Amino acid sequence: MVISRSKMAEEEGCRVRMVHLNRVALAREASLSRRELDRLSLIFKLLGDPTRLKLVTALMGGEMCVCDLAATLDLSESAVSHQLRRLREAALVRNRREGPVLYYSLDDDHVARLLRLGLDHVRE
Amino acid sequence: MVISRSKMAEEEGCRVRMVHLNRVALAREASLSRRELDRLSLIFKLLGDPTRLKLVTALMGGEMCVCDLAATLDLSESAVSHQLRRLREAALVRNRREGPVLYYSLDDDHVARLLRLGLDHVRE
DNA sequence: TTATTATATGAACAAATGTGCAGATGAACA
DNA sequence: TGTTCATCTGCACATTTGTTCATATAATAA
Repeated sequence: MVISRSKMAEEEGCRVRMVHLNRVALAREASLSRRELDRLSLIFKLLGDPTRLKLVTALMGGEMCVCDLAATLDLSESAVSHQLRRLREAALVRNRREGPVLYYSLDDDHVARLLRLGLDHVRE
Repeated sequence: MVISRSKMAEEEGCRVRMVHLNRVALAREASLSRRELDRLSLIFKLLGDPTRLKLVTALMGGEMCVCDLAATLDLSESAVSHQLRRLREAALVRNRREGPVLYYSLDDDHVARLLRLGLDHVRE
């Protein structure tokens, strides 16, 4: 099969090399909006850190307070609190106050489904 | 509801504070193996960068070569190549050579499913 | 062989990130 | 009120990370 030579196209003021112009146009049309890209990459990034991943997987078993999470992960309560805040800001977890203690849990079923799907992948 | 006071437990040589000992023990038993944790956090981390997320979503429409991906993302071919390598090392994408050009595609259906599930989440 | 095309790779550097520390906040209780 | 408990937050610093630049590799064509 013969491959067509690269073509040059006017692109944002400078010439860019492409092999398959229509494939590029298609990919561009199907590309995510800025907002979708930002939110989705943030979710994956938050789940992409071992500490935070341990946190959310611990929460798959039900709600837990900060100091129990710290004990479970063998990490300082400060570090746990920092990470829980980021997870909460992205709506991956939420908390519930009972007196002085805050119980954290997964915010959305989507999160648990993402984790289970990812686990299926690494376990097969 | 009264909350039991914190208890101290011998833990790896130092005393650690916990509120719910059985909940901690449960979370520890259900925790991921080192290998699972590493692989899963790597996958999420790789998907958690905007550039790589654009790459894999572009590939959801079918295989593409490096220079077309670079044109689609408006990024240098070198940067694209670096990221594709990381994605390939983690088996998220694979490539196929046809003469001098390498066509990249999603390696596994799990990847596309993770992306679709994540998209469902950010779009609702 | 030499030249060209498409992609890969190594080094370097700025930017982003995770954690510990110290102090602050808020709730319960004496 | 003052004290204790559970958690939060601002700062600092070491580590990690993504991109660029220059160069290298592999495949094809002349």
